[in-house]
Amino acid sequence: MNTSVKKISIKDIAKELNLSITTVSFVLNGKGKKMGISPETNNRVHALIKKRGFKPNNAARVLRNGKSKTIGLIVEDISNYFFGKIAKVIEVEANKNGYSVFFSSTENNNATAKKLINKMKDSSVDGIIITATQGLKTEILKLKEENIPFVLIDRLVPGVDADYVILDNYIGAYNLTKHLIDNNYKKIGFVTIENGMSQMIDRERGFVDALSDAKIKTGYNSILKVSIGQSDEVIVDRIKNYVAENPTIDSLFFSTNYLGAFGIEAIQKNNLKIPSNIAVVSFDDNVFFKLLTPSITVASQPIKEIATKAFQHLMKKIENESSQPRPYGQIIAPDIIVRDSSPKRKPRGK
Amino acid sequence: MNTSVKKISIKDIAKELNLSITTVSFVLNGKGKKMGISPETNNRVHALIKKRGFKPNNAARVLRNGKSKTIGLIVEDISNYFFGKIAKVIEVEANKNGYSVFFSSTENNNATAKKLINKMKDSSVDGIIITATQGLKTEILKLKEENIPFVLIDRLVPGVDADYVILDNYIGAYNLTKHLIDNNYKKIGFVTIENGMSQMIDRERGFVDALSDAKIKTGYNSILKVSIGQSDEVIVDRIKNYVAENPTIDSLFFSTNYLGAFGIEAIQKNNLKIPSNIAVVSFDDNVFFKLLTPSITVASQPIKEIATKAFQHLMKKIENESSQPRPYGQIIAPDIIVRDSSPKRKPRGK
DNA sequence: GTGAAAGCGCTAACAG
DNA sequence: CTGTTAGCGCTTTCAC
Repeated sequence: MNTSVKKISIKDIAKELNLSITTVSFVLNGKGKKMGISPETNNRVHALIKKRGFKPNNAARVLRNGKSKTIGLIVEDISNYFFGKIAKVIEVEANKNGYSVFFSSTENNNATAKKLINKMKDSSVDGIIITATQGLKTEILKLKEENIPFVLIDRLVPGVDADYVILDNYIGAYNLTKHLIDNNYKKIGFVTIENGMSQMIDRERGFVDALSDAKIKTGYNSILKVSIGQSDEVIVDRIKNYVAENPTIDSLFFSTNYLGAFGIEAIQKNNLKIPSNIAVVSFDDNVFFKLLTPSITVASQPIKEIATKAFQHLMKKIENESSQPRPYGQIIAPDIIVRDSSPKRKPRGK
Repeated sequence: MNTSVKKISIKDIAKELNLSITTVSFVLNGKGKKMGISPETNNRVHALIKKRGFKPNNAARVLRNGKSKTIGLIVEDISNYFFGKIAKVIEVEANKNGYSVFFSSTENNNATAKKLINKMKDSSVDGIIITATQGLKTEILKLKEENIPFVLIDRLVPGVDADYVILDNYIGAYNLTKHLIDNNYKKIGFVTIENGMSQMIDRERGFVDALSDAKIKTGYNSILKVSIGQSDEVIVDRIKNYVAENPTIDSLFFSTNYLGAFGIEAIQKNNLKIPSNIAVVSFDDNVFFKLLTPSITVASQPIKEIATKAFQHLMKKIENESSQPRPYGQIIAPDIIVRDSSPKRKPRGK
């Protein structure tokens, strides 16, 4: 009745060659030598497999082996420059190692993130690389309990000892702020997002500490927190108003590249010029930051390093199965790339 | 010996409740009513499942059902703005429908693309959304033969009748060129990539036809083809030299957003100003094109529409299993977004 | 209403 | 060197 091509299985191969299923299976898994299969048999099997285009059924393998050769990647937003690059590097590394990758974006939404983690577990991934959201503590602890290999990237989960690869956000923000101060910008506005992800908190601390180390007192509203999840226009507007309401500000530090993009738009809408009216620096680079006029000074994340380290560590966990005694952590220092948006300027009196 | 939590299975649930596996399975799949399971039993099962945190083993389900509730997404480069957005939309749609998505980037490399398609098949995805590379004809035909649901996006595969959702590249390029002509740019340079993907060919045709319809004769080298896969610097250099060698050119049409980015850098390196020395338009929008000074005129792809249509059609194919008699095709018209990089100018003599 | 049992395709322990 | 076979966890037909 069904005219579709019948799916060919290991059984068919065995039958056609008058061999046992075992033999074929051994050959299939490269255990021919070890199990003492004659080279001739080996070749015959390989030949027929090729001829028939036989592919072992993955689901059966997974069911049998408990390993899916698949990892999950949970990022904040795959369409964002930073996470897109991260995904790319991980994909390449994974393929090199014979792994496939599932991906998903949390949109920084907690409920979504929880759902995604569960979905990853359901799909029996061998391990997960996670960009956490706030309040994911329970899920992360559960992962540890269930002995599912995972590593956190970009941000930690407060109160949980887990393996991670993150940026040294504190140092990055500190240095970027210091760069502004050294170039005689003393009235810096720090624009960040509202919810307290660990990396955002660290950046804010870096900013605050750099100011206080330089003995700069802010006599203005030096930090603007916008909540994302609103429309782009609303965010641009918030920044625009902030700038308008704090005319003494001589420079703006955006804690994220997309905030930087919004901020630049806001500044343009205020008819202000960068850097003559207001200097700009941003955390996270972006291909376009160097093309803008002026080009934008940034703290750039060594994406390749972060992604590679995270993946390699995940592999180790998956392959060793041994959970090491103490969590593994990598804190990677960002590079400050000075561009035209924050030139040295003459010191001015107040 | 093994202290790890023993994975709980449907059997355990059945035993603990003194029910048969069948009953539990029915409840699990929402077939309680249909199979006449008493509401009470139903509730007891649900309660225990929740209590024990039981999740049906996915691999077993896949093996049994032949459906994995997983689709594959093959794009050119996940870290590229356009494909990142496409991926995002598809991910969201897929999740809505209870599907997960595997992704992979081809880098526009044929061998990679072939490998990826095979890997997708191995992982028993239910369907694939594919950004083809050149010379993928054999693989695509094989997919048709094997009755694996798939839909092509962004570009066709010459010589293959397959379902697709693509942009009307011809019209987009035609209109973008016409926009330049109407604003009195008559010496237009078209910068594109070398290999003949269908969408690039169509864009080039659109450009050429718009010129010839306007009776414009090019007395210069009007088309530059760069091959990607080289380093960024080399590409920028090629464009830089092209501009330098063709000083009569008054405007540049980039066939892709990343070429646009490279091109802008090249123009800057030539110390030329946009648009006073040279106007610029680009195919494919990008968040930053509107932030650049000047902002860049583009033919913008309705990404959401493309991705959604492709996904929905794939779903239909997966769920109906019926291969329709004739291939499904959607050609979507791009929007021309006029910005500052191509203002109207006074007609000039030669 | 519920249960027994076959079988999806594969691996590997065990037996020759 | 090769074959037999149990079983991974689930769905579903058929029987009671």
